[in-house]
Amino acid sequence: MRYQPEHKAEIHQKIVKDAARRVRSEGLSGAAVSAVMRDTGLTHGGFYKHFQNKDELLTESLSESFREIADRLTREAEQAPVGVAWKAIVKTYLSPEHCDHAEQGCPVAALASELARADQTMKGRILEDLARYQNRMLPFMPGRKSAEKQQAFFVIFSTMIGAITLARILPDPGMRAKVLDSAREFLLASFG
Amino acid sequence: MRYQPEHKAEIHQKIVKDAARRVRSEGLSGAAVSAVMRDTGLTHGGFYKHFQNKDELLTESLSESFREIADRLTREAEQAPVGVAWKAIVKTYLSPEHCDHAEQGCPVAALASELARADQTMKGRILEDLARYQNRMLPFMPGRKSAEKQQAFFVIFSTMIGAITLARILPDPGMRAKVLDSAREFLLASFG
DNA sequence: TGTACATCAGTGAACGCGCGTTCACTGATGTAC
DNA sequence: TGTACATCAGTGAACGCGCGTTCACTGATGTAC
Repeated sequence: MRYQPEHKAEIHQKIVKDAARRVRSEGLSGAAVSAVMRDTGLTHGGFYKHFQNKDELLTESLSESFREIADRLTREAEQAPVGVAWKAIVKTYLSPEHCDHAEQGCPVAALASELARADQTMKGRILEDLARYQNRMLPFMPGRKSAEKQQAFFVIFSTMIGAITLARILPDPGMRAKVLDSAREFLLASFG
Repeated sequence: MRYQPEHKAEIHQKIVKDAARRVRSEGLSGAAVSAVMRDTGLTHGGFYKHFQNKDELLTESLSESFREIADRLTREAEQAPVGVAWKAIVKTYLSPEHCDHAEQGCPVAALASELARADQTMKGRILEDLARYQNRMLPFMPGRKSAEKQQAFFVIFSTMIGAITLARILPDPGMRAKVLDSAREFLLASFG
């Protein structure tokens, strides 16, 4: 079968998006090539027409994940009144929806420990993505000087990442909510 | 070779401790049975004289990890003046030493995302360990009523876990220190 | 316009590798007589 | 006291399985003539 000229790029993008979901829900080593290709509706053999190897898929799907969460948080921040944009980010990040859907959420929270263990090459790509993520969030952070915003970014994201991580370990929705609520109230009350 | 009566229990404990280190540094699925046995100075075949299967080793080594970090934090807290014990916990947890040595540190920070994905049986054991960890930390938390202490525990540990997680992704020691310092200063300044 | 050939995304069997697990065996020491 | 046997932690070859990767093949469509 011959395909439209855009076809290959579209399928490539679909594989990346499917992988981005699966990687966040099952981990860097939990998402098998054959499973991702099945998600896309293809067989595993075709994979190598789109990627050199699995690492290439992983780096692309991580970039996609970072882009998705940054887009979502940016959208919420831009809809909020100026000056309290960071509060919209905190509310979105610490929402039960984000907690319950790791596969659509922030890759740092979803993959935390595995990102730290990635090999040097992948680590390099991850750091670029992380820097881009940070740069998109910084303008919304509380604080006057850029050093203040930077510090606020570290504190706010540390707390949010840890809270989501901790909440996701807990199976009881009540306890989950307690962790998320505690972190949210604390952050919103600080930086006042 | 015939061994002393205590021998088996001692070796069992040594395997668990070696596994606890390796699991924290390489992940739940990164720590191979043969590698752990090599750490202990044995070959992989003997493993099943000590454990039913790998899951049993994982749950035991997670318990060991939780115990180790709780012991360390408790020791620091008890040496601190009454009322500011929680500050000693924060300083210890957010120290460069803890950040740089995941293999000796808190398993929640080291394994975060993987713990959330553990299967039901293991999850049950993890939750027991986590509850025990929490109960040992609660007396040191700031706050008068127990609900306040509970909330402080969630906030403080969320922030600490997230900060260590984020810092461990960053390869540059300067950036690492910035994340840890920001989180430490923020926590110490709050709950004043 | 019709025919032969080229293209290339996708298929599915096959391979090697690492890992968890099994199992027949080892050999030092304790026990029975 | 000496001999035959039992015990059992530890050994290392072997097995099955899942996974990443390879490769000969397919077949629909475009192109050359």
